[in-house]
Amino acid sequence: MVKQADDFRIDHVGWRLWDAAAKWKEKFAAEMVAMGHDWYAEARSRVVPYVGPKGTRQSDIVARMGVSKQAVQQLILDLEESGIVRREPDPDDGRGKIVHFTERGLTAQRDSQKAKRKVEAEIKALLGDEDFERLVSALRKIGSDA
Amino acid sequence: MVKQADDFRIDHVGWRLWDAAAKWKEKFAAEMVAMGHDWYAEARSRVVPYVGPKGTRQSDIVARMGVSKQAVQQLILDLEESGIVRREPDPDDGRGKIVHFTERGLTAQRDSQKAKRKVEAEIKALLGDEDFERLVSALRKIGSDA
DNA sequence: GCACTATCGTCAAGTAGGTTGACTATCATG
DNA sequence: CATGATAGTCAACCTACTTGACGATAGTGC
Repeated sequence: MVKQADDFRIDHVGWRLWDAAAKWKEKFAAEMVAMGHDWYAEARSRVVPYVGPKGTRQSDIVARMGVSKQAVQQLILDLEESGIVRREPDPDDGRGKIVHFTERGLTAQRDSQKAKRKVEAEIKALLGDEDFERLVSALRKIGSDA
Repeated sequence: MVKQADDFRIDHVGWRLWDAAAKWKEKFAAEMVAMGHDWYAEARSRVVPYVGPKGTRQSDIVARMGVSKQAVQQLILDLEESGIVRREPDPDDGRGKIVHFTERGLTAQRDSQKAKRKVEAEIKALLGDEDFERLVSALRKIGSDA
């Protein structure tokens, strides 16, 4: 038996922020899975936004993602094994490798844009356009860049 | 060389939510560490909000935290080892155990309230009272309960 | 042209924070 | 009072990272 009236001190902005973020992620992953990209529930999907249309150097991905190069490499290797990206030697730097999307990867990437817009639209519908804009602007103020 | 103009598609509500939540957590943990509760940067701190002033049954903590009982137990065991909580057999149920704060735990818990209010105040100052309330209300709508 | 140092990707091992499965002790029910 | 559910525990495993060491290539000062 769990008494609800007990006030468990978890209803503060911090928790609300985290909870809303979790909800977003959950909805987004559900959309992606529904479109057949099961692996979007896993960590390797974190790499996708950092791969540009003309390919991106592995080291640039590392620089942006904010995790160790070894971690990034593991994620990229997983994506490669699943045929989502392929890697080619950098013609301009014998040490470097460039990460490209395969066709499958491009599809996933386009679908992720769709999913993003869909979830965003859901939230906009929930809040109304004005409150949505206010939310984003408040979040911007709280977050890293301006 | 990292070109910034490339649009890496990470500036959407979902990312903003996550980023703001991360910022909150970071500030909060920093406050706690500053007050001498280093372990608040670790996972075991997640248990603290679920321990009531008169002790809470381990199984109730499990029910609320939304992770496996084995995971919860590990966290509680860590807290016990560090002298933050102690466990006693439940007088009403021979199977159960009740988790209580030690003095050290109570101090940490009170300090966590202080830290929470301090970070909240920072955000309020940043946004202004009205926008702060709007933010919380929007987050509530997006999140789990109403 | 050459030593020196930094960077790129890789191999390996370790860690944090979980998971699932199996088991014992106790409780609640018909 | 047999049967099934629940509370806690022990153990093995998994994911998503980390740090350390290393070879190959690149850029730099001299």
